[in-house]
Amino acid sequence: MGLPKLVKDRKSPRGDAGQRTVASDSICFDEFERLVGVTKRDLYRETLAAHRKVIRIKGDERAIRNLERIFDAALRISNASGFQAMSMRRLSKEAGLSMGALYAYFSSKDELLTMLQDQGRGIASRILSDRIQASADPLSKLRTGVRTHLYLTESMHAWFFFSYMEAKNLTGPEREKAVRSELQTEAVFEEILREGQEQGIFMDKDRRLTASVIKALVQDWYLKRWKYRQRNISVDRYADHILEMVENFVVRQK
Amino acid sequence: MGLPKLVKDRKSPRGDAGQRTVASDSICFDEFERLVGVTKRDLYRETLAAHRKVIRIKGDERAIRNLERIFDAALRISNASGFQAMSMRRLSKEAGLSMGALYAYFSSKDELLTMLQDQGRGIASRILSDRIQASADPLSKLRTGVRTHLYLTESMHAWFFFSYMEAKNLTGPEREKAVRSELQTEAVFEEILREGQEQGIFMDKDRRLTASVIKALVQDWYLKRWKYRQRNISVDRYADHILEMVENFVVRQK
DNA sequence: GTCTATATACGGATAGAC
DNA sequence: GTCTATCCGTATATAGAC
Repeated sequence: MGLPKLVKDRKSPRGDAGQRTVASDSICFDEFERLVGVTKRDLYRETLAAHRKVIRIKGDERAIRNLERIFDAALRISNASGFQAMSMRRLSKEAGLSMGALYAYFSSKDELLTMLQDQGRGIASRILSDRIQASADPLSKLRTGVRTHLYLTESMHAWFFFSYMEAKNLTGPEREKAVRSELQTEAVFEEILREGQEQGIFMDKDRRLTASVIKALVQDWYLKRWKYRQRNISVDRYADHILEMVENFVVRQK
Repeated sequence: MGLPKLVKDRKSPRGDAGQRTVASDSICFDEFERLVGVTKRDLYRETLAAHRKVIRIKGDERAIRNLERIFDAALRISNASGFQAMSMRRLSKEAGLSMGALYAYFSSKDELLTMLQDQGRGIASRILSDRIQASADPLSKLRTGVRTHLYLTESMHAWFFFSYMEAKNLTGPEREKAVRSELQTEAVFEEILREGQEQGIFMDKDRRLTASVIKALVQDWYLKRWKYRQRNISVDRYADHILEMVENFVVRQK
């Protein structure tokens, strides 16, 4: 779609940052950010493109700037006290636009919810798939998959948190999209495990259940971010820890 | 506290139910339910006792019966679409009481939230601690801890789900209580790991991080219950799977 | 104790001036 | 394009009958 290529270059030589014990074939978060660069502007540009017809603003620049204000404020308020509890008055205040101006960017609070939900999905799953496919063997796919997912949630934390917490309040097609997205990410890990088992590199554990568990571990990172931050656990440290655990469990020992 | 002793008897001989690979020293869910029997009535009786002064109902029996209706309906509606989105009108309808009658059991919607939040905490942490302390060595404490937590979330699923999802919308002392409770459960697992390391049974992994990860795995069971149910994964199967993974990671091999 | 009816406020959304 | 002022529905909470 009309998005600048986000995954610019797929390999970096990397001299390891130090105490890493596992998965030394993978990049660390700093490199990820430099390389992939999921910028807000890219996100908002894509959102604008997707909803061009309902947004009654002519110039792209102004539209993107205001979308950024609106969405940032909406995610901030919602993540602190729930989307339902967020009043449009407060949103208008914190976004720095009047009520009337707000409604030039969506036609109802419900549509705003849809826009927020849709926002990150495409970009996140695209980056994940791209980076996994760029890896050669199942083990490095596993490592890249876990790390990339963690790094994505770090770059787009507010969106992932919102997306998770508000999912259960969705109805109809929006709910289905959310469920499908959840299952699809899981399927990505399941497929990696299948490949590994086929090649005899991984042990014959229940693939689907193992994939669910991997997803749970990855999700905990953004669900309990306050806790990990308080304890000064970096995303790389967390990645190392859960990868060690997962590899212990699935990789066949020589 | 004024609650009938819930953990009646700590041991059952048990002849294993079959394909269990790990943790065969622990009871299964059916036995747990029979043994521990966290009944709704116990829960509501305790809630009533804790809020006796604000509840303007004389007889205990009637009060408990109505509390049960109210709370069941409140959890059902909230877990489907959020506490904030639940109107008192709808609650009154689904609980089978009029608006006026509802307000005899609490003085505001906010107080209802507090009551719901408080409800399960005491009972859950008490059962968890009791059963862990009844185990002898660190390994069986670990197994019992994980299983008991999973079984508790199975018996009181609606409450655990509600408690998790609405926690972020709390403010002031209620929020603090929720955070403390989360950290306290984690500390229980951390302590088990410490004991195990001290005795040389467990490996020297980061205890706190490992405890966090164990908690994440346990929580996923009730957060994604729809998914596991759809796939016919029983709580015992899930318990076996994550215990195998955790033990692989922490138990020192002979 | 429980009901129906209602007071009062706040929510989302829009009209019309600039 | 953005603002202010306002419409109107629905929310919480309570008063008063039975």
